[in-house]
Amino acid sequence: MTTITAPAETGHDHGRCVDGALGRAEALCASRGARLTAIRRQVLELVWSGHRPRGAYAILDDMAVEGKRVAPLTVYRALDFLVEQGLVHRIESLNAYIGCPDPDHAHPGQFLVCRECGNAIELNDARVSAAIDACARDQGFTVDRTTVEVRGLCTTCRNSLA
Amino acid sequence: MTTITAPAETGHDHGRCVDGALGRAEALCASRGARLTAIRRQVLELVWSGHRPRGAYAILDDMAVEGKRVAPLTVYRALDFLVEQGLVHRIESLNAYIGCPDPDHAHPGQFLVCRECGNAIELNDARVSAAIDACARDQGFTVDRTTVEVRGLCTTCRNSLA
DNA sequence: AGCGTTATGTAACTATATAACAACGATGAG
DNA sequence: CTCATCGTTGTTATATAGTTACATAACGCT
Repeated sequence: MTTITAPAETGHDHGRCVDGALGRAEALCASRGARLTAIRRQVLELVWSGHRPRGAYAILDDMAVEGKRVAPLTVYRALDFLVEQGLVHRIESLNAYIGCPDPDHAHPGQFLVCRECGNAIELNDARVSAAIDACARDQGFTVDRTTVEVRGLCTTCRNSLA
Repeated sequence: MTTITAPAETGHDHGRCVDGALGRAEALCASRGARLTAIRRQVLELVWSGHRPRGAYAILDDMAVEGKRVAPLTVYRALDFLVEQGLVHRIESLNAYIGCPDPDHAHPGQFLVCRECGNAIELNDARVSAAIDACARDQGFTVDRTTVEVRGLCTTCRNSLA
């Protein structure tokens, strides 16, 4: 079974989308006793500024624009926290971060990243996970963390290029 | 079906292992009319110095030690060539490169990377590929390239830690 | 208030990767 | 053989990504 969470192509109210993510983050952190401080919240919001992975230094610049000039380390610390809490995923092949639409359930990230528009669709396919786990088991390998990233062309971009 | 290529834990004659890789590279490049120049050959050899992913700058240092001092760009260019020819894979989660034991057949890399010893085992599991392809198809996503990297603990290290 | 823990600030630094342009060198056409 | 061409390498500078070490501040508990 595949669970997909992607930006609806049309009629996507991103303001609502971001608000939802921030709300979920608040609730989650509260329930865990984790502190979603002002900086962490702002970084999370900036990560969610779109559905495309955003680099640490891009976020740094965003913050400067918003009048909050901080050091790289500050952003990295906030990102580390957010990743730890499962609120954002890191896209290894882009050195960038993206908001997780479903932070309540721990899961490995699986992403389709479009080379044209840059949007990343998060998948969560049990077959993929199962196949990877089976391979690891065959090798006697204990899994900490898996990275699945697919680079290519999304439907929208393929159509608009045609 | 899973095809595995890993360093034999015991009795692994690495000299032979590297020679084999270089031989295959020569043959492959010759058959394609691609030029395996001295630099490219040396970089390939250095990538193959072990079965763990090696960073571009580590290779740069290796070359300096061997008396061939070059600029980063030179190494990156050689690596780009080698990746293009399928002779080495890039491990995104480590910003590092590893030799491919089976360059003759195009394939996405799938890796188990041990957090202790750093060794990377290349898998090539059809179920994993199939599951990913199916997901992409479901989304109308055209695949260019897939990255599958599993971080964890290999059998040997788990046993020796026990 | 006092104390330990967690979060943030500051600065310098290391690591990874690319840009722009010049020069070299193998190969093939004339 | 010579020249033109194209791919490869050299050189320098720069962009991007991430970390180390240490100081300070805020919170949360007793």
